[in-house]
Amino acid sequence: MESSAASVVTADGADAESRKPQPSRFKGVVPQPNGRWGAQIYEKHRRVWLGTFNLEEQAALAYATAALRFRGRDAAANLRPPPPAADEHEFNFLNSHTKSEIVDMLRKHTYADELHYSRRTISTTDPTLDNNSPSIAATPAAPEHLFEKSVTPSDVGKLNRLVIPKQFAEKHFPLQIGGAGDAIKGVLLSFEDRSGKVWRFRYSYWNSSHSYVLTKGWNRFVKEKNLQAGDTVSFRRSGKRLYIDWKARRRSGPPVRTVRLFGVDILETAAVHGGGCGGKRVIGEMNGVGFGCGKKA
DNA sequence: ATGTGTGTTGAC
DNA sequence: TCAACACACATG
Repeated sequence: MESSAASVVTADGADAESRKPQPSRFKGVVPQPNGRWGAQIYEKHRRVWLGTFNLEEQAALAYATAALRFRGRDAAANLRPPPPAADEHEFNFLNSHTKSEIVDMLRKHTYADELHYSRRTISTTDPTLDNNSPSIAATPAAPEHLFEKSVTPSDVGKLNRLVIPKQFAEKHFPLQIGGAGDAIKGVLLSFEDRSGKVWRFRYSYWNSSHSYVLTKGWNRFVKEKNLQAGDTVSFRRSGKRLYIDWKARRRSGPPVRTVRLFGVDILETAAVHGGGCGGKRVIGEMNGVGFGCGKKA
């Protein structure tokens, strides 16, 4: 359907993959050659790259979040259109992390999840590391809950990995860091599921993305349980035994979460049913727990 | 092969 | 401080 003579007759830029990027109406948002959107913020004459995003609004939200952390509440509130109001907890969350960490989350699209988890973890005195419970060793009784995660599209997608939020990874699944800092050897973790089946996952740290991940073996779990985005996986421990469980998201009824970016509602999960796990493209994914621990200056 | 995000420049 | 533009370099 190309116009015969005139090249691109986009009166309003209706073509999605036009070679010619259109400037964004959002501050800090720059078009990418492939039709996606980048976000960037400046600090001390230096550009800080905030990542690339499918949707312009996502990039805008990333910038707004960064602005909140870098420049404070007022600066962020003065954006047009005004970004979704951040509550007290979010301010807390932002200020309890370094700029670098926030940028890491934004670039990896994990900010929303990290914030989400932090809400559930408010001053939760985790008993796992507390005291030396003498009875555990001899009492296989009830495994204690470690943490759970609502899996993201990426977690059940082709990447074949589950990102473990940093706070949980470091608290419950400590890894040995290579002496040089580069070589971090992964470990093999075994988990028992509801039916008694044992699953072995390779657990390691991805330096490139600053993420703790379950890799090898994870995709088999996803397939067997037919895990879909929005479903929940939970981890328990009893002594040295590890357990994994999962729970499907409610099929009917309200979605797990609707992320509203400015005027745009974005569903975090695609309603895929029928056993297919091949989601094509998930729009607006502000998910993907992960977390960066890249704390630099 | 594709896409990221850095280098760079010139406006505001 | 900011974004437009080009493309070196990651990434798969």
